[in-house]
Amino acid sequence: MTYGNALAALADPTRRKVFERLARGPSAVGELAHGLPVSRPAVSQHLKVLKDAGLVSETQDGTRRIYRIDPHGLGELRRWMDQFWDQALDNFKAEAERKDKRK
Amino acid sequence: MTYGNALAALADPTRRKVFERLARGPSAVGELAHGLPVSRPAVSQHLKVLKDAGLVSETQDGTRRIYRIDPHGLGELRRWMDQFWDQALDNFKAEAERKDKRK
DNA sequence: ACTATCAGTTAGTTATCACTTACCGTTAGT
DNA sequence: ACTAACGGTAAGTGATAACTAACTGATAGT
Repeated sequence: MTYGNALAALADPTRRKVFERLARGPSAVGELAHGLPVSRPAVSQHLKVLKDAGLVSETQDGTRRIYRIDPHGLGELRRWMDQFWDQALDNFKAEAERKDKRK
Repeated sequence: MTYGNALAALADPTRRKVFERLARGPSAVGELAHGLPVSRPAVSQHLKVLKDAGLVSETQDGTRRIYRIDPHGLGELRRWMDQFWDQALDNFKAEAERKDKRK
């Protein structure tokens, strides 16, 4: 049920901005906070949520913490979505065929 | 920014259950409520959110409303995710090469 | 050792959201 | 027309979540 956490994490607009920013390359917390309309602690809290969801990872560099995208969470989300994508398409096809038979 | 609505819609566990149930085939509101630990009005409200996010569509059949998955919302989500998937992989590759050069 | 920088944590506040109960509208059958 | 079935809407409530301000911890430089 990790994809649930990933979805919840990416549901928040501010958190999504952090994530999209990290998709363009690793960054430190202060850098992320700069350019966002929220305080640095808020960014820290968002990063914790993203990290717990397996969407980002963290490395230390002196006093700075560098965050980067972690493919794990994104991959699980993708797999979950693909499964439903296929299922939905199958149902659409099946329904269309049923409609054909009725006429 | 419709993928934002789709993410927010799928972030809720109950709403996700409704969606996953519909992925297995169309269903009426009462049927959906039956089998879920929430009231029928709650399901109605969830369906409204899913519909506004472009994730489900609705057709009328007598007094019943049949809900089914709408590929639009899911497709947009998929495109958004694929974009970040590619971007994240590119960054990982670029970073790995940078690491190689350093040694 | 002292100071500055960077960032995670805590406590408290506000707004949002999921839920229920009660109500209203619409369609179909008798 | 009356009634039953189905479902959307409104109002109210409790819980959760995002945010800020204040504090604490750790690392690096002088």
